[in-house]
Amino acid sequence: MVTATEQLRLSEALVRLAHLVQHVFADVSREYNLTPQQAQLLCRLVPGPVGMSELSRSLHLEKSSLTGLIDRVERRGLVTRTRNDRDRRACQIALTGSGTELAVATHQDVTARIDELAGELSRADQQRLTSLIVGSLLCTADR
Amino acid sequence: MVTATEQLRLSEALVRLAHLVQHVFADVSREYNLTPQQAQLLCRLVPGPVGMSELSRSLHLEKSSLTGLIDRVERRGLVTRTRNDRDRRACQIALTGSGTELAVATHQDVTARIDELAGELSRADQQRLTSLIVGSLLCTADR
DNA sequence: TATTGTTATACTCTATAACTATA
DNA sequence: TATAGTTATAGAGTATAACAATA
Repeated sequence: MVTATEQLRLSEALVRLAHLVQHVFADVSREYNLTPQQAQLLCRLVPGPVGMSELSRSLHLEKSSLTGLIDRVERRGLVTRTRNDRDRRACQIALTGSGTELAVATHQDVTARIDELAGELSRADQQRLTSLIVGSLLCTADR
Repeated sequence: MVTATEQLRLSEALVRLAHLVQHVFADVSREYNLTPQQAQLLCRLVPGPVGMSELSRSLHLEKSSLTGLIDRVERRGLVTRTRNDRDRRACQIALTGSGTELAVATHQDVTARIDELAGELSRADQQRLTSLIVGSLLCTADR
């Protein structure tokens, strides 16, 4: 039982999908005057403050690259650096009020647009798709 | 009938998936001493030569950004610029021999790693996943 | 000594605006 | 005038290597 769509390999489909999502993300970020990297950083901070080392790992960035990224969003008043009292080498990066607003708005817009793209699918298919992705993601995904 | 994985929204799953693919792409590019942008460009050229304007559209880049990108890979001998005889303003960007090698190798490695990630899924589920993605992609995706 | 984060440096990527050459 | 591409400029993103401060 071979369908017409089966001609495209899964990996190929995933790569194209990733590019699509990437562009959505870039477009939305731009509307909020953020670079995609800044938007990604802000979104990562929504659950709560995070240290530089962990941020570096979860964003796949060298510490030195991260320093600059944080500098720029801090300069715009979107995050704060707070020195840790227990370990005075470390610091926590936290969203400010306006940083949180931007992060949430960006996230919602991205989500809305992607949902729109997936709108062609029935509710049942959307659930199936989610399950399949999670099934092949959660085994490896760090975050 | 609600499954455990259903708690994660589809859009959320897609965003995470995109980041995952993005990192695979970045890692592989790096092994070949390419930036992700350069690798993406080379892969786009595999089917055949393309003009600047079309490249600009399909990579979502301003023409001026593309000029620099092409400059750098041309300097490395991976692509050539050929002036078009019919319209002497335009030019075609084509892969050289070594450019083709790199493009194909990168593409294969990326594909292999992603297939590996999806290896948890049964063959049938992989087909289902592919169909679902294509179903929600092809309606909008330009390329 | 090891870890946390920053600084210095050198490229790459990107957009905007102004430009050249051709159509 | 409109289109194809480049140049000039400025800022952002990134990695490597060397460093400072703390553990």
